[in-house]
Amino acid sequence: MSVDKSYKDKKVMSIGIISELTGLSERKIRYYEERKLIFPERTGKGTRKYSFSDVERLMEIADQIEDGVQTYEIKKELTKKQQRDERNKMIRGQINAQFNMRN
Amino acid sequence: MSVDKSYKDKKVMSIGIISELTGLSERKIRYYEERKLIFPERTGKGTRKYSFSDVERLMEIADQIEDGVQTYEIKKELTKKQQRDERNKMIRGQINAQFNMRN
DNA sequence: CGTGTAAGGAATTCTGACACG
DNA sequence: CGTGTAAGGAATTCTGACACG
Repeated sequence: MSVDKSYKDKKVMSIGIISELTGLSERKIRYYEERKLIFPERTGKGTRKYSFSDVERLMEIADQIEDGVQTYEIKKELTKKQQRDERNKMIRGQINAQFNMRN
Repeated sequence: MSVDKSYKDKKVMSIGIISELTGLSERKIRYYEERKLIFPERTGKGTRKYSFSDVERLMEIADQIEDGVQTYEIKKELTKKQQRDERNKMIRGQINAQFNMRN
């Protein structure tokens, strides 16, 4: 049931390419992670790995920063979004439970 | 008219992740390039960049090698395929030319 | 032929810190 | 607060070569 992740979400790029792809400095990229706006994975020895989704996410963040939005605000929005997703996930779980009981 | 390239064909991964993703040693990956079976791009200072398509291509190559096919044979097949593609491209070009003349 | 490995150098990435406004 | 930069170390990648079967 939806497992793939496919290419878009695979964390495979190092910070250098991400910097190139987004036009953001590595400093900025690392800082947005520090502020919990983005979540790269790490290789065994600690180098960051990003996905194409992360690239898109970074562009959004950059746009907001440019509009004067503070990282704190961006983070708040993100948290809200995650809570919505969390609720939806629970509801879906319950619907599935109902459905399975019928069989 | 078909420009995107999207994620699958973007050359963004370094050889380390490619090795991880394919299970092939870096030595093998570089060797297959030497034999002209795969074509990574290069960054300004020379490090190789691969796409997800390259990952798939490498898996195919690995399968053939495992079946005892020599790189020379694999290369021959690739060349044939490229010539077919080339012919098709030309034919399509001529059809378009015809079409445009009518307007 | 296909692949491993040691070698030396160059480029990359990481963290913590100081700086500025 | 958001970002630049110099600092030192660790990990990555590159090439050309020798080795083996």
